[in-house]
Amino acid sequence: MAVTPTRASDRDAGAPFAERLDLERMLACALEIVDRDGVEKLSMRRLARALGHDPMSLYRHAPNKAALLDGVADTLLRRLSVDPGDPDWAGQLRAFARSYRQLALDHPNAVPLLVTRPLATPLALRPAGTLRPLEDVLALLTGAGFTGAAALHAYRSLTGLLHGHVLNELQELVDNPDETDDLLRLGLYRLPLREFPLLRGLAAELASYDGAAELERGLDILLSGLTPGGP
Amino acid sequence: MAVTPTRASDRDAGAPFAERLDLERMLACALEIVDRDGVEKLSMRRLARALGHDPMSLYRHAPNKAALLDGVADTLLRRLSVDPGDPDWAGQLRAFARSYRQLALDHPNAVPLLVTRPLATPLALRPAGTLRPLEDVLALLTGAGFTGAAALHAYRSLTGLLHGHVLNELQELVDNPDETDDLLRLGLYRLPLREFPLLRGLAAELASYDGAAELERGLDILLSGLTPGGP
DNA sequence: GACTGTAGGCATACGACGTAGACCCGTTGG
DNA sequence: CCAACGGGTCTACGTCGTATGCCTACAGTC
Repeated sequence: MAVTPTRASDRDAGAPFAERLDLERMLACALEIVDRDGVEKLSMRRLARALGHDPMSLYRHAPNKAALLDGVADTLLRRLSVDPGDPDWAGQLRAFARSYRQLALDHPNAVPLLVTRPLATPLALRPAGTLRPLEDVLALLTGAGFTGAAALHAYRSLTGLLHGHVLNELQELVDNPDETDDLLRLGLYRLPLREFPLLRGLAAELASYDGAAELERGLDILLSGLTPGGP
Repeated sequence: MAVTPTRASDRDAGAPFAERLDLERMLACALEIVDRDGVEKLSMRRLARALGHDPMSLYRHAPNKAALLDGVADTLLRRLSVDPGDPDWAGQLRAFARSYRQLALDHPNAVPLLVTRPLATPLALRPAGTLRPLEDVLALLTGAGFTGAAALHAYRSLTGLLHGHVLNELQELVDNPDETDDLLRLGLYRLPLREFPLLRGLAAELASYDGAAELERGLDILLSGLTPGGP
């Protein structure tokens, strides 16, 4: 009886076994790494190790690391959905916004990708999932009587609000949640009292930030200001 | 006659001569690199080379690369000024916002630092220049009768608006400004027409984005909604 | 069956990276 | 004169992204 190696059984017993590789599994695993350790800890080599493969294998499925980062952002954004047929366009936008916020809270380490990848990748080269919400919102709003320009303006206003809000809210996430005293928990005692008297006095307000309510207020203002006619 | 090397004359003639090193010069040079080649091209080694020094010299003035990145963001933000004594608080905030936008336009490659470093560095550990505008805005608004909480809320709303706006506007910066046809210039022809019909049809609107006007509109809405009493 | 193309995986290698540790020198204060 | 010290440098380690090239297993054709 000869050897006839049964694929992926004897090879590399140490690694968490290496099934067939595909982009989807790569991105899912990459997202796990980002969630656990942050974007800067995601490397091609670590990802390959986590998948039980050789680093170079990854390049059969993604052209380079930048594409991988775009892909991770894409896997998150494609989870957002908009129903372009709903006549309650404001309700759809509101639901979209809430989902986006929740996504950011569930994957705070991935937020830098969500907000900065678009700066690195021109619109037309972004992965399809990233563009889907845009197209769907355009369909939703033009269907509700918005002109194209007004719909685009509304989308931009919405993403602006969302990016701004999420960046705000994630800064409030506290380094040391065990500490009960706000001043200590935020490390504010390090600030020179002479230079930052007001800031130090606002420890309580800094600590009690209601992100959900804040977003709703922003949405109230934004949505009431949007009209089918345009800006 | 012996050697008695005159410091920084014979050493390493290739490098652009190495004066005494200090944090300020380091940060200025780092910002140049970022402006020219982008954040990801800024490395300790390149920075040292540009300054005509050994890479390890940098560590005498900054504890690590993260601090350097914070420092670069800091050199930008400390250029913003707010006059806490001005009774026209809305005017001050408006001017602050315009300066921030201009800063972003002048240093687009540094914008990822401006928006994401705060996520990596807890508030109290940020460089002093970064906190200065916050303290000054608090002074401005409490001086105008705002409660502390209302002033903080206003500041957060403002930075949210600014971050969101700047991220929006910088995405519009076009890859190939030579191309006259909007569809070509934005690369939109790559998009599958079947999946993104609306998006492709909005090339003209995508290309003609007036960032300054957009920001002013946002400010009009925000500032008219702010009241000394709070949210 | 044999032949050929191709897709996916792996080994090796190169140059760049961040930074720890040790050494070295010039200045300063006792 | 000596000790301490601030600042510059050298060497070295482990990690990174990825170019190149080979090897194997399967798909399709005859």
